[in-house]
Amino acid sequence: MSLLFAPTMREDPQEAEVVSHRLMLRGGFIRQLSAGVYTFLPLGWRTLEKIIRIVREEMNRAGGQELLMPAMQPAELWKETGRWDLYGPELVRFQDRRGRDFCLGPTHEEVITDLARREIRSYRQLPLMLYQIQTKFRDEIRPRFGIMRAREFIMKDLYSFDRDVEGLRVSYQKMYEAYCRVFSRCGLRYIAVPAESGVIGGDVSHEFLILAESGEEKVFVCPSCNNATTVEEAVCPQCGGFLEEKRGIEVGHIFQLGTKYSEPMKAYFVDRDGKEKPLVMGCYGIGIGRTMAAAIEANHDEKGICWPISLAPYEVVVIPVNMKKEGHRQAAEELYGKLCQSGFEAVIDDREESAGYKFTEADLIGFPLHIIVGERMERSGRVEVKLRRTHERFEVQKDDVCELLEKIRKELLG
RNA sequence: CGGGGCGUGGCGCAGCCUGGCAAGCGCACCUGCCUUGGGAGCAGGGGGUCGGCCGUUCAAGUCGGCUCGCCCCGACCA
Repeated sequence: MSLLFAPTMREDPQEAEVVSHRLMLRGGFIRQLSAGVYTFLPLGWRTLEKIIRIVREEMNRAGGQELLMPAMQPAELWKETGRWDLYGPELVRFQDRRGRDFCLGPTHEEVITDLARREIRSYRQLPLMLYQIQTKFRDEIRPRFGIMRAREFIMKDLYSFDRDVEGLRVSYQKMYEAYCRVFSRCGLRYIAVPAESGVIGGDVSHEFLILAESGEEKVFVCPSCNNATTVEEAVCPQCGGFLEEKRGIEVGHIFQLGTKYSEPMKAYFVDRDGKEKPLVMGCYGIGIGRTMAAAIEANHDEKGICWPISLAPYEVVVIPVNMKKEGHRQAAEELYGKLCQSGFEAVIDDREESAGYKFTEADLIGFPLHIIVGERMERSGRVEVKLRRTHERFEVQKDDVCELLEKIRKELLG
């Protein structure tokens, strides 16, 4: 860690009020460049990549194929769907040197539909699911809460193409399940609720919310049948029990678009019966950065972040209590090496700081597992393994550390 | 966009109301000594011209105007 670029802060920066924003700044995960525009520092980027990896694996598993579309998009496309005017000032617009209108994509229905109409001819090419993980731009009325509502943010957006509504339902269901897997794997408590479809449009839509005290959205959850809704009156028909009011952060949204874009953009295919029909589409988004923020909102304490192990920038930190003592240093280095070899994502806090300083910082950053190498090691060859979230402590012979951590990791991953 | 708040070394703040001639405190940073199981101690040191512009005044961080930026509340959203 002596060389890790993770500039931590002892005090709360005055611009940050929300927990996740505060902890990400203090822990050296992000830095702000402008309102709603952030740099992800090495720790922040590692966590982001953890989320991205999980999302990518689940999208692929569900049949999605990854591609990458341009952020820079010509106005003509947006005029075709009418959104050049409808989207409003939130759309980041600019002109190229020749005075042609462009925007930075806040979403990619137009671009993907354009691609589809050029390339999809036959029902034999369907169903198809294409997705990307990419930076989006929305000039938010009011960026807020750090990366929770940013003007530039990373989003996974997947688009499904089917022959008919039946097919769309199948694709939608697959995505619904994929989303459940994504958020479970992120170690988050989520809930899916039927939702309004807003500017994106379409008929059926669900929001995925991470349950957290600080959530902006009210949700009503039935504890027995686990159904949820954003409208109080809609009592779970299944059991008719009472509803618990909770709060959630929207991290994903899936929509059945139908032919809302394919029709105006003339994205047709030839069906088995030889007739030309509009593609039946769905779109499915996940806010990657927002998921990270939500994970912190839902997983922290007075001392700092308590990362779910699947999202932690590193799984384990090895802390030699006193770097000046050869014994501590050597044992810590040896352990660190072994952990890396055993496939752990580890760091060693080899700074010549006081033990207290290193403990405090390890808590702030939120490494799920701490290994403390101190006097006990000198006397008995034992080191201490500590769990960040539960404060559980284990004393083990240093040769048994890897084995113990394997076990703990397995448990933490559920 | 409406309402509120804030801009003073890297971070957190004081000073501003009641201009005054040395811009200060804590943390961080650098050097040395010492210390290392919960953000150690001592000594020495470097760094700001007070968001910007215009004005008032003998004199502006302090007063006035304009402007830029950031945060919070509201209407919208991954």
